[in-house]
Amino acid sequence: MLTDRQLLILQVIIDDFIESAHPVGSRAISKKDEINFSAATIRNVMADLEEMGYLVKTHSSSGRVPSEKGYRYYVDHVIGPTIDNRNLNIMKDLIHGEFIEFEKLVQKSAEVLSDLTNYTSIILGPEVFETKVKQLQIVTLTDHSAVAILVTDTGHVEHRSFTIPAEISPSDLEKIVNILNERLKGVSLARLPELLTTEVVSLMRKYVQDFEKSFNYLQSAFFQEQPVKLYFGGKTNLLNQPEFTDVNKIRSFYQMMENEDQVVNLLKTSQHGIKVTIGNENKIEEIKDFSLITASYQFGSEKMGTIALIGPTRMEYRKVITLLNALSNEMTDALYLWYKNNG
Amino acid sequence: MLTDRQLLILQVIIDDFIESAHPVGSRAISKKDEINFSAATIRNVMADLEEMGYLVKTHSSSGRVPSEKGYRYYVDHVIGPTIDNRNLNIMKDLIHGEFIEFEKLVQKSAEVLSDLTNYTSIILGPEVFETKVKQLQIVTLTDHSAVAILVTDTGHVEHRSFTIPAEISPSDLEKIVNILNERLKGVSLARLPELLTTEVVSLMRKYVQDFEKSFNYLQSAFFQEQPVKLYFGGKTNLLNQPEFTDVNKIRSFYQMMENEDQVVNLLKTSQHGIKVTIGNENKIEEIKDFSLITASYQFGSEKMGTIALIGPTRMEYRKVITLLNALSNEMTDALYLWYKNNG
DNA sequence: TGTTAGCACTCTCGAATGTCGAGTGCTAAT
DNA sequence: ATTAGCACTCGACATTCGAGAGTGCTAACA
Repeated sequence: MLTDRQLLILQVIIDDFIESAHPVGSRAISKKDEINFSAATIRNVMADLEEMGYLVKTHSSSGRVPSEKGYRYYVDHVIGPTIDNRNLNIMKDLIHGEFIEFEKLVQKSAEVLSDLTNYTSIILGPEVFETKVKQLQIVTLTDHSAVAILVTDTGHVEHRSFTIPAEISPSDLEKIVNILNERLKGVSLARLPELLTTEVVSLMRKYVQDFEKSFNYLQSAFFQEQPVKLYFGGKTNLLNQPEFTDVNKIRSFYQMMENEDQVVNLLKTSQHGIKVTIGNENKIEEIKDFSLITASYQFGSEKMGTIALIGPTRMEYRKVITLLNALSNEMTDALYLWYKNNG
Repeated sequence: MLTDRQLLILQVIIDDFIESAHPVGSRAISKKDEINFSAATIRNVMADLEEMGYLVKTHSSSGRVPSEKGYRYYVDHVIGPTIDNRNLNIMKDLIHGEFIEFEKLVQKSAEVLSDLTNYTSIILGPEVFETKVKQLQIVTLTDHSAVAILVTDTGHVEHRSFTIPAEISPSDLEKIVNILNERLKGVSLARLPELLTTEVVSLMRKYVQDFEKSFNYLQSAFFQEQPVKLYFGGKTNLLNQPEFTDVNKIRSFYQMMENEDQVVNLLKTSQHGIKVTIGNENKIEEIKDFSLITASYQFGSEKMGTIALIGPTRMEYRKVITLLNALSNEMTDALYLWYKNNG
């Protein structure tokens, strides 16, 4: 456990380093308003903090830099709720603006978030488990090709084109669509695969010739797992950070970000609430120098998606956490309102 | 005009520099198989070429590097059609594979192109002037919101959601859609706006109450100009190029690339056939160190879109031009076949 | 006993200097 | 016209050096 003084000095050092990105020396600390000890005293404390692992030196006679353990302690124990009204208002205005498609809102949120922080924002989702099928349709393009369109009650449109196997006749296809529409309208997407294999199958068996093939085909063409959508903001922001000088580091980072599956995985594991992952706490090699802050937004108790910010370990945790917290609440609210008005 | 020998040496220097990225010295040149002069002779020729502006020195006693004028001469006069069968076959296989949506093919092409070249590929379009309306539909979500869906005969699906103004009743909306569907089915997208304002307007005036508002609204919501789509491949490839070391340069380049409008403009101006833009010939400040090669693909005589590669001025022009030429032909062919089979 | 001033020491950073090698231009010989 | 030879130039790289920032330790102090 840290003494009050140790805590104070740790905090001041981290705050200073977050702002300046330069190692912090005892003299600079002693000059701060909130500090009333001499540089020598501070040196003693710093030596203690270093021994405990909260600070490190870049070389034997340099100032101190926070270690990952230091950041962790800072995030867990030092940060109180800080409210930055100006930024929060920007976000509220954004969310309460007119929107019909949730996706537009999400994209905009990602941009605002990255603009406000100068880091890179990633938003995952919303996952559409709770959204319901509004309409299902198959438009035939030619004798052997067609496009299936699924509209949800959130205004989301999924489409997939496929070739029609020779075994399926146009009239069969029409029947299939009719059946699907009748039985699936209003069903939540989460229950789709289940319903498809139970109720619908039996119905189709009754009316559609050669049904097995049709069914298998349709299922694979249209109801295979939907890719979750990713929205980015400020992809180039990190290039402004002073720690981002090595081209190899830049390359490995951006190559990682290009791999959407990997990014989705990174965000998907996040639990409810805010989660801070600092440096080596990240499992992915390429971002072991970065910190990742994630927050989820929900509908009811159902997790809908994840908002995340990625930046250097020297991150403005206080600001970022406040902002992410607020945005996740706003999005949760917006989602609730949306359903209330439209559902 | 250059003598044969000058031409030969210019070519060898450029080829060497393209491969090595290092200034080329007279000694190195003299050792090449195709060169039978001594280093001293070559030095004289190099001095001539420099005087004429085709080569520059990086400092007073360095080897020579091609100038932009040098590259220009190389591209205009030196490059003959070179055929790299292996790469061309990869592309043919790609194009002749099964595809229904043209967009999937385009995305895949972009990826293959960047993989084969190690530069960044950008594909614009296809612009959908010639594609025809297959079906038009409006799905109402709630009393005051709906989503309009347009399916083209190419399997492309456009959708846009909008709020329904209070003045328009659900039955009116339905009538509108019926009319639109009846009159617009099979119409090419290029003629859409025109038809909308002539034929359809009069029909709608007849059947739909309060039609003016409906019409204006619908037009603005759905038929406003569609953004042209961009496909990228190998966005991080350029980070592997040795000239890409300065973080500022990297940043300004990627920021430029994030601005889709700008990129679209860059590619849109391109005429038919292959066009090479070297360094300062580019109008956009951020890519004055790069070369851009564009090629268009067509349907009939109608230009459909643009394929482009962007890389350092030290680019493998020969390979790139061959590849781009081939891909644009393949895409043009594919497009033709597509319409023949489906149209 | 906790705090502080003082001081010797350490290490980085940038400027200055020296050396090496690649490459050139010029001249004279072929 | 071509080439060998040679003096010269310049960048790349290593080395040295001093300044400055910062530390740890010790002894004096409240």
